[in-house]
Order: sequence, then structure tokens, then C-alpha cells
Amino acid sequence: MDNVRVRFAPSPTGDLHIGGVRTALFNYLYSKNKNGKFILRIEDTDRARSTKESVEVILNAMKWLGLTWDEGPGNEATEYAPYYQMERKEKNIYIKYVDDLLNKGLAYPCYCTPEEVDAMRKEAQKNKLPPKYDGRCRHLTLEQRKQKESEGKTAVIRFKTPQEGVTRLDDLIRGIVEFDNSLLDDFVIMKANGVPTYNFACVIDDYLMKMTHILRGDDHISNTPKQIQIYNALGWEMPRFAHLSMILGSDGARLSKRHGHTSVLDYRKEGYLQEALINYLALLGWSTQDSQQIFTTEELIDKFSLERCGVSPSTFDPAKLLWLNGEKIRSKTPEEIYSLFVDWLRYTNNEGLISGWNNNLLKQAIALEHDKIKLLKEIPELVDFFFAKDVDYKEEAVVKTLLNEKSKLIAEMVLIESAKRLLLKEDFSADALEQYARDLAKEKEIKTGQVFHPLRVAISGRTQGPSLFHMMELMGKEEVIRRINIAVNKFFRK
RNA sequence: GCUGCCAUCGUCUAGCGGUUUAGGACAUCGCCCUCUCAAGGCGGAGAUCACGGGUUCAAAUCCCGUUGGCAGCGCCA
Repeated sequence: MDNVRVRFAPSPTGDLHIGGVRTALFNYLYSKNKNGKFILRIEDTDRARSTKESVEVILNAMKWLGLTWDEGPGNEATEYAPYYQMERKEKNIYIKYVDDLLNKGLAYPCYCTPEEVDAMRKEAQKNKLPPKYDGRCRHLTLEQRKQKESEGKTAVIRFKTPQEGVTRLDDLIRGIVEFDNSLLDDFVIMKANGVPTYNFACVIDDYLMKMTHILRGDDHISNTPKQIQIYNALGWEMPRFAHLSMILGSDGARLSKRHGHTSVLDYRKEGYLQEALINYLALLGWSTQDSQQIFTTEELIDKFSLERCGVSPSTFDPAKLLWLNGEKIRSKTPEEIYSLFVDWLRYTNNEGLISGWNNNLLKQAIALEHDKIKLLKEIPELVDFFFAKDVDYKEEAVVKTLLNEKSKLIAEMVLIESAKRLLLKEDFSADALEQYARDLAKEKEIKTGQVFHPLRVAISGRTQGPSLFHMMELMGKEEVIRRINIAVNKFFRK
């Protein structure tokens, strides 16, 4: 099939979910792999729940993730606006086909109230039958319709669903699935307010937009027979369908707020890289034969295929995402991480966190902590001591290392000696400093650790941190000695 | 309730009838490296392939059933 055209069609009624992003991603990957087009269509026909904010969230998330779409209603040169169904409704795109079906006798107005329909369904369910609208308005005469309308009743338009035979779906992922037509009811295609319903607008747009493949969540599979019926009624050729497996939360239920972050943008706020999220999501429901885990987005595009999409649902695992994020960060240069970090500060309005920090020092500090960063948001806490005027001595570190009963005297000696001797040191490189520390240990007949640890705590205030001597080198002689003296004054001067 | 989908280590998965003592990854545990924390390296534990029947010389792989999970059943999308 040439000229593959696929779409992501979210409804703007809330945040963009992980599950939605996965669907968008697979559509995107498929289109790019086939050298086709990826389209974004906002399904905003639910006037009560669609919000502008939600549209913004979707658009921002898509852009952040790099899931750019290739087309829109306008002819903008660089960035397309997506399609909006309500805009298309205003252009009378859908009504035309509603009329068409009405004229062909394949649809009819229904005057039943929602309450009446609801009662029918409940009744059916009570009798262990599939809940259906019973089709009572199907055979209303023109006379009766006029009567209803004169009573001021409003109508919805229902589609006349064939009640016999089966509707067969040849799904690209799941194979052949058959649905008994007797289970379908005459569903609404246009609401009383003149807005088309999802199952209708979706078909009209997919056809008009020349979609070749519909990749969507498994939860849509039972909508498919209805949509197939519309295609048939209109005499249209169908796209191929492919239903993706669901993503569940750790408790086996569909992913929701209870499982932590559900909006993609929350992950951005946490300091995840878009490529980590992309890579992780690609692994849910898709795999390569060799079970490769780490991919660049280009590789994903290159290797993606529907044939290798799985059928069973998967559980979202935050731990693996976190690992992947660390992997992605580690694969970057300190310079790149710095720039990602600055973007993150701007995005989260946290620029204040590094006010007064020397950029160059920050970059080098990032280089020293390179392997440890799992989330961008961790960077400040990892390196802030480099920029502190007063060393913030973490109590635990001090007690454990400096004031420990057994090594207190040694720690004091090491610091006092170091303050003196380092002052005279000309070569302040990491190598030279390490040599100095080892020599001191040897001379005083103590263990190297007994020199290293007090120095680390005195200088940084903590027991953990970057390589001690690189840290000292980066701080410079003056600052190191200043800090050692702070520690001496604070803990050893009576 | 009805209908549909699904079922391999805790999790993501490889596997499409014999090459499997079921492979990889995350998590977990241990060891090594080491100035701490990481990262990295090595290794361990972890799956009677949901269960029960078939088909076959041979089944995780094919068929049927059971059970369980999930989804859908709107003038929501």
C-alpha cells in the first residue's frame, strides 16, 4: 500500500494520557516508517467537556515529544494547525452525509428521550439481553413524525443497523474478529444539537482525509463494527484497522490517576527526556526479535512494524522508564545535559534555583555527576554544594565522619594539616591532590579512607558526591582551603 | 448481564511444532572495580509457559473447553 496516511484523534476532554501518547507514537512511527503522512485531528464534538486548555496540553505534549503532524486544514508553511471536528461541522461537512443516509432510508429521526432509551436498555439487561435501543422510531410514518415535531420534540438521527448476519473485521494485529449484527442497535449518528457523534464523524473524516490505516487502542474494537456499517452504507472503501493492546496500571486496571503521573507533561516536569518516554512507550506492545531495549527515535522509525505489535495488554512500569531516562542522560555530553537542564528550568519556572550560579562551573559539575543523573530535576541537589557560600553540613555526615568517637582526632589532624599543606601546593590537579592525600596517609600511618572521608565532608558537607579530587580541582585551591577552615572552625575549635 | 479481546519470570518481552536444561531487559540479590554515591563488569535467584482436554512421533507454540483479567455496551470519545 503506498501513500500511507494515519492519524491520531484525541478528544480534548482532559490531559493527554500515557495511553494516548502510545497510540499517537505508534501512528507516528508507522507513518514515518512507510514514508507516509501523520495527521492530528482533534475530536471536540463533545461540547460540554471539550476545553481549550486540554487542546493546548495535547498540542504542547505532541510538540515536546516530537510527534509532529504533517498536515492541517490551512496551508501554513511551517507549522500546521490540526484539524478540529467542530470547525468541520461548521462547514457542514457531516450534515451532508447524514442527509444522504436519510434520503437512502438508511437512517431515521428518533424522538425518544434519553430517559426512555435508558429505560429500554435497563429493561433489556434485566432480561439478560444485550442492552439496546429497540428501534421503535424506525418505522414512524411521515405523519407521526410531523405529529412529534408539532409537539415540539427534538430528534436525533439514528443509523439503521442491519440486524442479521455478522460484521467481519480483518484486523492487522488481531486477525479476523466477527461481531454478530443482532447485537448492534440503531446508534445515534447526529445528536439533537446537530453535532455528529463520534462513530459517525470519525468515519466521515477518516474517509475524507483518505486514511489508509486506523491504529487505535483496543478499547475501540467494539466500535469498529458500527463504523464498518457506516462505510458500507455510504459505499466507501474501508481503511485497514489495527487495534493496539492496552496499557494498564500496576493493579491491572486501566492506567489512571491512581497510578501516579498520568499526564505526559507531568513527566516533563519531573525531568524525563522526551526520547526516554518515546523509547519506553515503544517497548509496551511492540518488540524486536532480539528484544533490543534501547533505541533512538530514528531507529524506532526504521524498525517499527505492525507485524511485531503484540496482542496482550501490558503494565506500565515506572522503574523501567526511570532506568531508561538515566540511560538516555548518560548517553549525552555534559554540554547537552546542561542545555536540557536549562530548558527544564525554564519550563518549570525554576530558573531561580540556579540564580547566581556560574554556568561554567555548573557545566563542569554536571560532568562530574554525569553518571548519577536519572532525572533532570535531580541536578540541583546533586551539585548545589559547589555554589554554596556556607557549606551546609548534613548532620549525619558530620557525626559519622568528623565527630565519630574513634576517628575524631584523626579527622581533626587531617583537616588542620591539609589546610596548611594545600596552601603550599602548586599543582592542584586531581592527580596531584590524590597523590598528596595518599602521601599524608602514609606519613601519618593511617588508612587512605581516613584522609579522604574527612576531606570530602569538610568540603562538601556530605558523605556522597563526585570523585573527591576532581571535585577539589574544580573548586580550586582557595575555595577548598576556605571550606576546610570552615569545618575546622565549626567542629574543632573550642 | 451481554459481547469482544487477552493469558510465557514481580514487570516489559523473545519464542510463530523438534535447534529450549524456555533467551533478553527492568527490578531484586551477591561479587568485582573503587576515595563515597553512582556507572560499569560478572554471577545468582526468579516461569511446572493460567488450568484441563485433545491433534501430533513431537506443543509454550495448533484446536476445544474452563478459569481469570481487561475492554465495550451513551444524544462520551
